[in-house]
Amino acid sequence: MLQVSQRVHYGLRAMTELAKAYGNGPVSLAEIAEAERLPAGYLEQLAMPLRRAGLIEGRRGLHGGYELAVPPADVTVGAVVRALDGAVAPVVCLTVEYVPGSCERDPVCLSRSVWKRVKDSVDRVLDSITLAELCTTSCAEPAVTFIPPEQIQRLGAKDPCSIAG
Amino acid sequence: MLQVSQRVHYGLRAMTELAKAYGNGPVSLAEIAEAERLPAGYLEQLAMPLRRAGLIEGRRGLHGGYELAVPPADVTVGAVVRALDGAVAPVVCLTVEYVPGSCERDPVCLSRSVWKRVKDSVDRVLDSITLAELCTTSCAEPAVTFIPPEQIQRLGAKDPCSIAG
DNA sequence: TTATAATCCTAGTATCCGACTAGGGAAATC
DNA sequence: GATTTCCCTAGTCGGATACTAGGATTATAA
Repeated sequence: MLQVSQRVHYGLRAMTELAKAYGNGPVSLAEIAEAERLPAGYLEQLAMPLRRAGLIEGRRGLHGGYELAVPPADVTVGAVVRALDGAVAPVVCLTVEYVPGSCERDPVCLSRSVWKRVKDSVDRVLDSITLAELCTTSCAEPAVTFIPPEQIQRLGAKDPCSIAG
Repeated sequence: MLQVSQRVHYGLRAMTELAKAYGNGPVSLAEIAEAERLPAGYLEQLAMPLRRAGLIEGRRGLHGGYELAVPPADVTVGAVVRALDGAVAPVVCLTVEYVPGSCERDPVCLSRSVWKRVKDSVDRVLDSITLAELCTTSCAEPAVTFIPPEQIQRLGAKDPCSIAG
């Protein structure tokens, strides 16, 4: 449960690439797509909201591309995911659009506080991590020691880097 | 982002009804559906996994229904949502099925630690809340002071108690 | 000035999944 | 034995997600 969208997953990966390249001039979407094995066309759609949120800047023409609009240390993961998928909101009564009281169950709702606490908890985590931090602490907890090749082969079809099933 | 499924949302609401009625004999799905305004047929599907997880017990026949298998204080929200939608896993490489290293990006993945921290954070919250606690602290933070009727009317079509848009 | 490489923007599509509905047993009560 | 409930399987339908396609715009470079 609580799967993250490909949109956010891809978008964050793309942003880490830009963070790694920060200061070395723009990186093209094609390069990012190649490095992170992302569909280039789809990636293009993710660039737009990120740009409009002021997180990245685009340079057109040859040797153009994207670069972070601010240093990696000033970009939180929370800002990235909010730009792509909006604010964390497990239920609609925790969105900004929600007009308080419009849900008839509001006065007797026992579950709302649960999702509020979940939201606050997630927000705290996401807003406490910057792209700079991600790039330095990179492989603090690698998930693997040794992988039998046949085991890898067996997984074949399904991309293990996609969202959770 | 990070919306909760109707399945979990409905299921938790149903469980709070059972928690409230704990000790007073079984409650029928029809009663729960009525109280929480849930589709009865769908609710039936949620009862199965909850029963198989050992959280509720069913009594057939007239005056039958469901009741909690254990006291509300012993049922965490985490157990409820896991029974319905599985463990919290923002990305597949954080599921139990994932065989470590099967993702080629594993050794260089910068984003994995983010979702790991999110998962841990959410788990901690969900496992720290019991149904008993929900029933007592119920309306600690009501979302409403006064609602103009016309404002309620205007929302009409869309159920504000559903998952986030 | 022409070609090329890149961002920028809109629209369409298609597959999958979530949220149901339908229908029919099996058991318990009255 | 009639009713009420749980129990279980299967099917359906709409909408969203994850793309693809196609083009316009801008900058570089030969």
